[in-house]
Amino acid sequence: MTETSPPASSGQTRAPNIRDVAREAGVSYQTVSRVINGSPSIRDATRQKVLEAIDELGYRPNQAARALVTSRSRVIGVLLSDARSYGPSSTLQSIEEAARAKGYFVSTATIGLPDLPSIRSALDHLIRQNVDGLVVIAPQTRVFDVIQQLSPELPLVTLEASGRLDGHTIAIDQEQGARLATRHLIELGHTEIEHLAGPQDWIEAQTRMDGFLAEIRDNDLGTRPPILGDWTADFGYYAGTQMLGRLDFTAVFAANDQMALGLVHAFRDAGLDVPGDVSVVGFDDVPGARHFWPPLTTIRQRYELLGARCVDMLLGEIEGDEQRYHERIGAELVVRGSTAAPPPHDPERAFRRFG
Amino acid sequence: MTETSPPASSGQTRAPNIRDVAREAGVSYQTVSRVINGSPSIRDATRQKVLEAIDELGYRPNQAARALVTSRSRVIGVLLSDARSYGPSSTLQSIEEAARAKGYFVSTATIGLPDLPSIRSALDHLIRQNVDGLVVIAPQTRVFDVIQQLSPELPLVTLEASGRLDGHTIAIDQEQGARLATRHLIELGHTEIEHLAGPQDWIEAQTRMDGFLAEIRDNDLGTRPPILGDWTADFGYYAGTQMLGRLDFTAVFAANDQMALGLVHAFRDAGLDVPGDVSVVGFDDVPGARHFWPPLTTIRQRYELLGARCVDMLLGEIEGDEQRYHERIGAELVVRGSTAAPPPHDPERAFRRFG
DNA sequence: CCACTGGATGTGACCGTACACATCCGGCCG
DNA sequence: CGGCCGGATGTGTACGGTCACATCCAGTGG
Repeated sequence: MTETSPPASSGQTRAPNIRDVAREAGVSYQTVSRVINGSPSIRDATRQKVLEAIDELGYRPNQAARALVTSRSRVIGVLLSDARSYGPSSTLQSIEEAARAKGYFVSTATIGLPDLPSIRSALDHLIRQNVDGLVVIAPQTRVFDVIQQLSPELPLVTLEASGRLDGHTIAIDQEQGARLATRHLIELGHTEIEHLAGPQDWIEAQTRMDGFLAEIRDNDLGTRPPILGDWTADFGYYAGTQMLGRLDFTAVFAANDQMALGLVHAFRDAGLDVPGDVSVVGFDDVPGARHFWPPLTTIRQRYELLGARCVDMLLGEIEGDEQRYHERIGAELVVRGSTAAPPPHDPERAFRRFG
Repeated sequence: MTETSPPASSGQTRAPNIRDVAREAGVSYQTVSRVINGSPSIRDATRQKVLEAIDELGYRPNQAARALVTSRSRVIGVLLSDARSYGPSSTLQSIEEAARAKGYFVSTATIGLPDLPSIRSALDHLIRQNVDGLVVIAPQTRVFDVIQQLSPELPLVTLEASGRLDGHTIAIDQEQGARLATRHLIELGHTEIEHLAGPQDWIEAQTRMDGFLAEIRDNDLGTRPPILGDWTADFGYYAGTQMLGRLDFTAVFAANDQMALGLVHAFRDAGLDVPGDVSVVGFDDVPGARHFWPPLTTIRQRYELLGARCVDMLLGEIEGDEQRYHERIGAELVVRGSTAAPPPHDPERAFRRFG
């Protein structure tokens, strides 16, 4: 070995660590650590020196080292059943923004198929990462069974109202929203109202249906069994074509905007006028809903609020807040062009042929 | 100290580590490490013992410790400008699925406002987390300047076609898609075609516009300046009302489905028939586009493919693959009800009043 | 004047893993 | 039969922080 010069900073120079900063600032590494973590007992002059050294060296605390010793990763896991739809993706974004503001990272996992192995795999992936807490936007009921089994201690916030769970829960008030939609139709004079519900392993689909049924009952109208759909516009269209066979209703409350869209499409294809012949209400207020034809009456949800509250709650739980509570965010009715008073009574209506 | 009994497993028992597994299996911790990392020189019998011990204790390797010593976090950062729209959120989901399949985690950061501080803050957040690589779905051109400045070495895949960048790039072929849309209109017999473009700090908006202009030029049609929009349906509606003043066109190619939706709304409000009087093409094929009225002719993108390829490419780069290359995924024309042959020539048309 | 107090700072140990290197052992060849 | 080789396994060390505890020092009251 003929090399005599000190190890030249050739190419890949190691990132500065806390001791480099300490040396630069002329203090001990512990003092640097205190500055980083905002300890109160540091003299201003010292803090200043350290901050300058940090800036000088471009120092960034190593998250891995930190996580190793504190056994806190500062990562929040978000379990999604579908990241593409408007609701979940809006919520995810607002969670991410809120978490970042608090210095937390957000890691996502999507459940592909709604079967047990997929749920387990997604959840396992998050747990492997040592997430500090979990937000569940995958409102299939069985998800919670898997969580209970796989990691019952993990701080958890679920975004759907479910009475079955004792964890923290926050939700847009789906039931109230569904009641608003239904009441709107009733107030317009409708008495024969159908409900096109979402898949029943989704808690929010259940809750919207519950709200619908409750409002119907409260107004002493006859109940009719809801149609169970799958959230897609394609299903809405299909359901619409089927419903034309027995035209014994004057309004439909669809559990989301997509299904409402397909429904309207089917009705129009059959020569029915919306809202002249049939009124339709959706749920979500997706962007563009006001430009549908006709502009869709629907229920608007406040996703920004949802994410922020949700993170607050989860961080509270992570930091050992033991109280369990539920919280609800109100939904709002947006009246547009797809609803109107029912057509004048026509006893033949149900027997006429459309299409 | 009067305590003589061994530390009882009272309440919060520490998670098992690699040495616990080693003890259980009767081997050294290094052997356990080898099994975990799939080293070839392990006897099957030994491997079996270790795997059983892992299973027995419910052992999970500690990511933080691993990241600390390898200086690899196994986290991929995704920088999004907007997680709510259909395109980005679909891409995000497919990236997440592909990454998970390879054992990587995905952490997201959304850029709030498109100003420099916001971009910097989002990027900084990801870098703090020691992400191994970065996927950028925020196609504003200025984002790349910030990346260059903040962390020029970070493996990077960008999802938009930009000639300015020497990093790996993958993209749905926006230009080809735009050409498909434009050619479709030309083949139907249209010669007076408008383009409602996206905001020009989005690379994909630029590329779609380039494709449109190129196709117009190739067919020796007269160019007209595109209208610059902001992606929203509201803007589409507004643009539509403006365009009605000078009805000197028979078709519009909108840079996304949302704007197309608003456009159609405005035309219909004014008493124009789509496609009878004006043809409209969108871009994206959002869910529901086939149930718009009229069902929207548009360009479909293959997001699933995009995410998978993107992760492949990024992991290649992370593992030291130096070749820089671009890749394109073809887009596809979906013909529905919003396009038709132009109306018979009518010299008065531009002067008639609609609305 | 000295022990005491409490704020500011420094020292040692440890978190759980992977890497480099050392060791062990059986079989093979000269 | 001994040395050598290579596959299988074990041992020391470093990664970059934080925590518990030790130390130092100035101000204070008895």
